[in-house]
Amino acid sequence: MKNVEEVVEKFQEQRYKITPQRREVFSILVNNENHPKAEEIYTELEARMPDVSLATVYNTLNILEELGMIDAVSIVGDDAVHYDPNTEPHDHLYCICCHRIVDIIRDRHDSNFYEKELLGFRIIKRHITYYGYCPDCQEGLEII
Amino acid sequence: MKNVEEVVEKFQEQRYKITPQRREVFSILVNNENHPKAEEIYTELEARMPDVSLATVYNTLNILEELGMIDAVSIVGDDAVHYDPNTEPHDHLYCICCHRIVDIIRDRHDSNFYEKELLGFRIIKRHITYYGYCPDCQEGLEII
DNA sequence: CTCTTTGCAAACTGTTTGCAATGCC
DNA sequence: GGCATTGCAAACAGTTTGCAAAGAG
Repeated sequence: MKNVEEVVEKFQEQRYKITPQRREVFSILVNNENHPKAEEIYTELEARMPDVSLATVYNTLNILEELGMIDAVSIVGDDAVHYDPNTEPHDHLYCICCHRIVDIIRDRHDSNFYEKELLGFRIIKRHITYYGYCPDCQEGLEII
Repeated sequence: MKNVEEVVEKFQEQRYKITPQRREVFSILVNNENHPKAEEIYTELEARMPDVSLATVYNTLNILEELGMIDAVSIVGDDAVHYDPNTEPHDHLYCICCHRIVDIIRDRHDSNFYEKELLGFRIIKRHITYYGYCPDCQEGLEII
């Protein structure tokens, strides 16, 4: 998701209508590196459009995912789905302490290429998540 | 989790009591390669002990996870937590179609070793999941 | 005999659904 | 104007919690 207009076009191609609510969700996601959950997107959206509903956020996210404009990210120990508007192959660092998710782009060999067949499975995509402590949270731990 | 007695000892070390319910959950998990969810463990348990409660399953799983005897596994598109009694480093193959999770042990270089520091994060563990179609489900797709 | 654990039901969180009213195209 | 989309509330799935009764050590 590079810019709002790109997403608008993709929606129109598929005969999905462009509402002010949807356009605003697009603009919250474009260039967003925070891997927000639906609830967080809703909070930001509500500040701009007081009467929106959380269901509209879910509806929009589900279409975006179906169209391949965002990726869903699952984290062990966090039951909400996080959304990533960067659909280029890359990995994630997750801080067990402050729960932030950070993108990490490894060299081409690691991130872009992986076996397309393993144990007879035909592989479509790969998710790599590293669990640990981010720099800020390590400082807090150093006291120990 | 190699055998029930090993788990019993670990529980006793930590002053957790051994109940018939817990012992039965242990035996369901030992050598289980199906990555079951709580609900699935409950179903199997119920067949052996008709009056158990799902809450007891969750209680036991949470202690097992805290003691490091099982790992939790999260899958995009599946909201339930799956449990893996194999805590040796390994990766997972997930079938988008039939939802089965299969262990895959890569060579030592891939599975056991990874950077312990990335972008300033201190890394504790790594999860790799490959999403795709298992051999059985590919057969069904071949018609297309 | 004490204190943990159990079963049950209710609470809770994240997400989906049903539906009348609204509003894109 | 027709049909998708909205907001709201209720429904749903997975998990946790509160509590009286049961039971392990």
